[in-house]
Amino acid sequence: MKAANKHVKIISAATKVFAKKGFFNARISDIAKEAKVADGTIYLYFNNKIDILRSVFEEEIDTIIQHTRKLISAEGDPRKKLEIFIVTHLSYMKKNKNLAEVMQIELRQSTKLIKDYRNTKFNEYIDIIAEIIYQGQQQKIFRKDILPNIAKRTLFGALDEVSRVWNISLETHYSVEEAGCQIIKMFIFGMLDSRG
Amino acid sequence: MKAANKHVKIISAATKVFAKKGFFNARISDIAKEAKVADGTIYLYFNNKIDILRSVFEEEIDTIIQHTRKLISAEGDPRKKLEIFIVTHLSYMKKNKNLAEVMQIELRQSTKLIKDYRNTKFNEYIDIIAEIIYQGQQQKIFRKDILPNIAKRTLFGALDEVSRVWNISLETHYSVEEAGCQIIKMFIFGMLDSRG
Amino acid sequence: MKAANKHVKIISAATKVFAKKGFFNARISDIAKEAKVADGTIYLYFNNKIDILRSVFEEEIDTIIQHTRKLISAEGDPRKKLEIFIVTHLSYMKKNKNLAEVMQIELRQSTKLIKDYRNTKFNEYIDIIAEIIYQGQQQKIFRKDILPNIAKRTLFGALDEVSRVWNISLETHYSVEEAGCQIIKMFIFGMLDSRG
Amino acid sequence: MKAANKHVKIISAATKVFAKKGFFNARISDIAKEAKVADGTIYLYFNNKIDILRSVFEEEIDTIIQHTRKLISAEGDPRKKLEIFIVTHLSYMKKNKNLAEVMQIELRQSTKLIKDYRNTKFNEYIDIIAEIIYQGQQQKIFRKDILPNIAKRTLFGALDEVSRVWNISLETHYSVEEAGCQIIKMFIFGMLDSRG
DNA sequence: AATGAATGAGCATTCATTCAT
DNA sequence: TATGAATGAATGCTCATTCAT
Repeated sequence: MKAANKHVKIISAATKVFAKKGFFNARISDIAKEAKVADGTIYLYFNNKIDILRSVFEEEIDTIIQHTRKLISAEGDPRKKLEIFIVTHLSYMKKNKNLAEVMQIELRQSTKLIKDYRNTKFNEYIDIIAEIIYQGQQQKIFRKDILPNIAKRTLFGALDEVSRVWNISLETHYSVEEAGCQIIKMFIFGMLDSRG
Repeated sequence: MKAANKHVKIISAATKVFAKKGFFNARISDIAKEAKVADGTIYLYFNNKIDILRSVFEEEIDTIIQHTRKLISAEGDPRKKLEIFIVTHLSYMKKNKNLAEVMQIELRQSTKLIKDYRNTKFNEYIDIIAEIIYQGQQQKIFRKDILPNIAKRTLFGALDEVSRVWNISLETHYSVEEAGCQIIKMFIFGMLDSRG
Repeated sequence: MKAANKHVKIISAATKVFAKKGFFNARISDIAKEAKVADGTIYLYFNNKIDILRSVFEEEIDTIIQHTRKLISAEGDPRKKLEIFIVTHLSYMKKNKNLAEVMQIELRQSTKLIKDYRNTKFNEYIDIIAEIIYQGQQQKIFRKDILPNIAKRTLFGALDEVSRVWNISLETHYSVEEAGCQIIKMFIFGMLDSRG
Repeated sequence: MKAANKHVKIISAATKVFAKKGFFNARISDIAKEAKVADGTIYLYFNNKIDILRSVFEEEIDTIIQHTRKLISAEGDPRKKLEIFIVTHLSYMKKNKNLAEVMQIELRQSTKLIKDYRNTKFNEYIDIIAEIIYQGQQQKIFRKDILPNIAKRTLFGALDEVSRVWNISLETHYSVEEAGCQIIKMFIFGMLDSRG
């Protein structure tokens, strides 16, 4: 009970601190202070600093995965499912700027820091996109010449970059609806003009 | 002359080192050794470590900007221009994995490290996309309801994420042509099936 | 009863752990694990880490003292008594390599760690040598110009160094008998050749 | 020139600090302060803390080796050579209490800390004893049934323990002459009374 | 301009000790 | 008595930056 509580507190504190300072500028003592535990306590729950990063990343993404899957399963049309994915991702990142930051920065760092990067939660997350596209292709809604594994990267990258801007204080900010709508248009209908 | 030479050598060395180790794990002495100069010499050309990062970033991007602009100006059709941008970016990143890495990692770090992130070369680079789309809209080739400033982020993000995979050794690698073709299809024609 | 049992278990565990890792590299949790008690339990029986060291040292030496005194008291001839001391010490150290290690390392550390080093069991132990020599001098068996208090150090040092080698894995190992015989020869008869 | 100077200063400071506090209680910053250099400077000359210990040990012993060999080579009689070794060792340790401490403590630690302990300066040092004894045996001055490799340990141990007492402030102190004379008597003539 | 030896602030991690249960 | 989670002081080592040459 208490242990689980501490674990959660540390993860949550680390998310906040990593978001604010970035992984390398974050000090363990910052996380400890934010979590209101002693420095040493952190090492009762995590092996080292990178382990905290990995945990934050995996656990936070797991939450979006569950959330997204739930919303998507309630909908049958692949087009709608894709829209839901897009809007959910953007909403989530706009609401959880800390998580967005951590994903922005650490997804890139992690390639170097975390050895085996295959079977991670991140891949599970973007595979949701691939699944939706595949289903759409089976139902002849989406073009068969689109490779789901490239498309998933393309869409994720687009969403990621758009939401990145929300963490840059000086930029013009678009709303989730506006950005989501734009991305949906581009991906689903393409950019070409004049069509029925 | 000699000074300029050293400057170039250091930038080039730094790109290599940052790419290999990431900004925080890169040591000034690594860069100095790679550039075959003394550690102290670096401080004759740059103020500090972040200044090197900023310079690497700006100068490398400037090179792509010049390169891309040249190729695009030779073509009139916005669709073709967009294709050129896409293929050029991907080719460049596949060829210059170091630069790709630096962009991948440092673009995100830099939000925190580099104070004023508005008038940078990076923005100049993605504004090329916005310009092409704007031109396309003027020529009634692209839909008017697409906002160029969101579209530029969307496309850049897509390209960035797709090329990120090339630096992850364990992933399946797509060719530049395949990836470029897929992105063009999605962005220009959309993903919907059965159209004229 | 139970308390005494725990005390013994901890002392015994500490001897093993100190021997294996040395005082500074030994962790309280190592000792606790070896003794199969909780870390905190150790502090019910000892004040702190140094207190454990001191206790280990004193109690282990006390055991040799009792053992040695028993064997010596059964013998009248000081020459034989000295031989018994020599052989007993070497046998004991060869059998209890842990104790040997603790004596080797900690006897030296302790000078710094343990404030008042006079009335310790260690002094009681080497005083056995002094007593034997004194008796031998009274019985005109040993030379009167030997100072028992220097001789006790000399002999103990010799025994200590010879047994130290048994804990260095790569060295050539002599048997207890061989080493004991050599030390007896040197100390009792001296190294000069050609005598009746 | 300067580099060599720093190296010497650090070795000398480390000897002092190790002697005063022992290896584990000595802080790098203590050594740095004593040597009047910055903490980081130490790492320009040594790889790590243990490397300093090893260097101190080896370099200090090397000095005694040179010193002792010189004195011994001037003398032909093995008995005299042995006397010289004994007195020289004791004098050296009484004068250099820091070195004595370092030898006392670190010789034992090092078994655990320093991996390959065979070809060290220490072995070179005590082999001087073995050589003297071997020569004496060839010249039929020393008994042939004494094994030089055991005898060298025996004598070194005796000297070591006797000089250890000089670093324990509360003990009665013997003079070098007295202690040396006693050890010579015991080792060369044995302890038996009434002989020609 | 160029060097590289020297600096010293900074930080992840460990572990003896405590104390609520 | 006994536990073991929690504490937080302590420290070896790194590396960006400086500066005498």
